[in-house]
Parts: sequence; structure tokens; C-alpha cells
Amino acid sequence: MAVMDDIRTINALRLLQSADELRDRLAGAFAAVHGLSVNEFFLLMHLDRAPQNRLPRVELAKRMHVSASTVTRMVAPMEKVGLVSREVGARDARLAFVVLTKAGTTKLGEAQATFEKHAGFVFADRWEAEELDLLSELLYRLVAGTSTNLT
Amino acid sequence: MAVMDDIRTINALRLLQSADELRDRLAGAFAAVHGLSVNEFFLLMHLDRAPQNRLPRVELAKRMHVSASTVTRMVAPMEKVGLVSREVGARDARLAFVVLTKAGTTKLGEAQATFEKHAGFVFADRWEAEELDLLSELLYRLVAGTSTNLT
DNA sequence: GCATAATGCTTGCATGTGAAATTGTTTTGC
DNA sequence: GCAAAACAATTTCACATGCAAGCATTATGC
Repeated sequence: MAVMDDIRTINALRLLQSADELRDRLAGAFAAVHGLSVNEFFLLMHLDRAPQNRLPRVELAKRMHVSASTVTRMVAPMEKVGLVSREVGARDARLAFVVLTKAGTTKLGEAQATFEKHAGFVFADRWEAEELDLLSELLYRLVAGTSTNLT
Repeated sequence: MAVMDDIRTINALRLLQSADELRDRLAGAFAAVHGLSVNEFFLLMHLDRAPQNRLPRVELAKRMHVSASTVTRMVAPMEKVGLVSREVGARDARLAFVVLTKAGTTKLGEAQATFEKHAGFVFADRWEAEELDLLSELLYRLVAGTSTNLT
């Protein structure tokens, strides 16, 4: 570009903007179809990948890039609806684990189908299979080594 | 991955997660160094690239993926500080253009330096120059054709 | 040309979020 | 062992945001 020709800067901008766009799409679909927010979906995803499907609130906060208080308040209604349950730490009573329930697993499965549908749409047509692999590899380096990585 | 092996799904997840991470970094830096939010930075960017450095509020809302009311309330303090000014449309009195001021241009320049610094850090070391070009090209297809694209 | 619809912006209300203070628990240093 | 520090979770407060309603202006249909 004229104004901003550093390749890293361009990549950062495109990364942020395309993620915004995708997040918007997903927010609409999740709300309409499953009554979930994007962040609630990610919360379920993190639990699904965690050992024994459970994580302390503080860990969820780190992985989701939100504050601890946000996790507290996100979990409350999800617990009420039965998607997750609370379990106090055995050897450390400070820890209040968030546990994925059977119902949560089911709900997550449905939401993943929606996620895949929209991911498929966004990455359809304009990419060859090998380009998708390449993109995957390049993006992986951004999330590799971070505890937040779900893939 | 074991659970989720559709390549498009993986790419969507990595895209969202890496963007989250980058946005977090930038939020801290912008707040500390320039007293700006990430969204305020993007608002200035959109104005900078617009013809005559001005856009109607409704256009800003679309490009930034926020509601019209958010634009109204974001602009108010920025106008107070002198980064932008208001200009009523000449042939359409409904339009209230947001105009980038000289001070706004200066502030944006400083913030861009910070942006470039962090973009450089995030994409440093782990990518070859040609890989960055490739990533740039692949990400471009996600933002191409959208009015939101800043690159 | 005038009533109706559409458009741009703002405001009221409800919700989501982060920082800091608070409480209860565990770890550390001696 | 015990006092002090560290830590996990919650609550309080302030702020940001979206939706829907309201207002002003322009466009449309006849």
C-alpha cells in the first residue's frame, strides 16, 4: 500500500480485520441458532480440550483473553442452564473448577457444526486445498506455544 | 487435530485466536502510550484513508463492525480532544461527517509507529520474507472486496 | 406536490467487560 | 508453627456497546 508498506503491518491489519468479520458472522449465527455468544462457545471449547473437561476459572480467563471477573459472570448463567457445573478443588480449596457437563458437550457439538459451516463458507472457493494447508501452517506459528491454542 | 480436522475450521479458529492475542497486545500499548483504544485507532485509520479524510458516521459503523450508536459515542470525546471534527453534509443535512483533523493525523502517525512495532514483534523471527508475502496474499482474500479493508 | 417510506443520527435501557477492593485459602520465610 | 505474602474467586463501580425508540431530513410513489 501507499501509506503503509511494511509487510508485517499489513499482515497485522488484515489479520485483525478478517477476524472481526468472521467473529461478526459467528456471533449472529450462534445467537440465533444456539443462544450462545462467541465467547461462550470458546469457553466450551477450552473445557472440551482440557484434561477431564475441567479448568480453574483463572485458567479459562488466561486462555480466553478476558478478566477473571468476566469468567465468573459468564459461567453463572451457563451453570444455571446446565452446560457446565462447579467443582471445588480437592487439594486447593481456592480453585473452583468449571466442568463441562453432558449437556454442555451436546450443545458444543451442535455449535461446532455451525462453526464449521461458516468457516467453510468463509474459506470456500477462493482457496485451493494446498493454500488452505499453507495458511494453516502460517497461522499456526501465531498460536503455537500459547496455552490458548485450540487446534 | 483429533476432534476437529476440517482444515477450514482449523484456520478459522487460528485466525480468531491469533487476532485476539494481537488485539490484546495492541490494546495495552495504545492505552499506555497514546491514550487510545484499538477501536479509536481504527477509526482514525479509516478516516485517514477516506477521500478528504472524512466519512459519515454510518459508513464508519459499517467499516468498523460496530453499531451507529457506538460511533456517535466514540466520536464525542475524540472531538472534544480535537482529533476529529464534525461537518454537516452539504447536499444532505442528515449526514454528519467525521473529519480527521491535523492533530488527529499527528496522533495517528504516532499510533501507527506503535502498531508497526508490535506487528513487527509478532511476525518476527518465525517467518521468512516470502512466507510473509504469502500470508499477506492469503489474508488479502479475506478482506478483499469489503469496504472495511485498510490495506 | 404531498403523504409515506426510508435514511442518518442520537438517546434510553439493558447487558458485557475490566480494574480494584474484598474475602477466603494456601504458600513462603523465618 | 506462625505471620506475611501470594493466590483464586467474587463483588463493586465505571465504562463501552447493541438494540429499539425517537427525531430530523431526504427520497419515493402516485
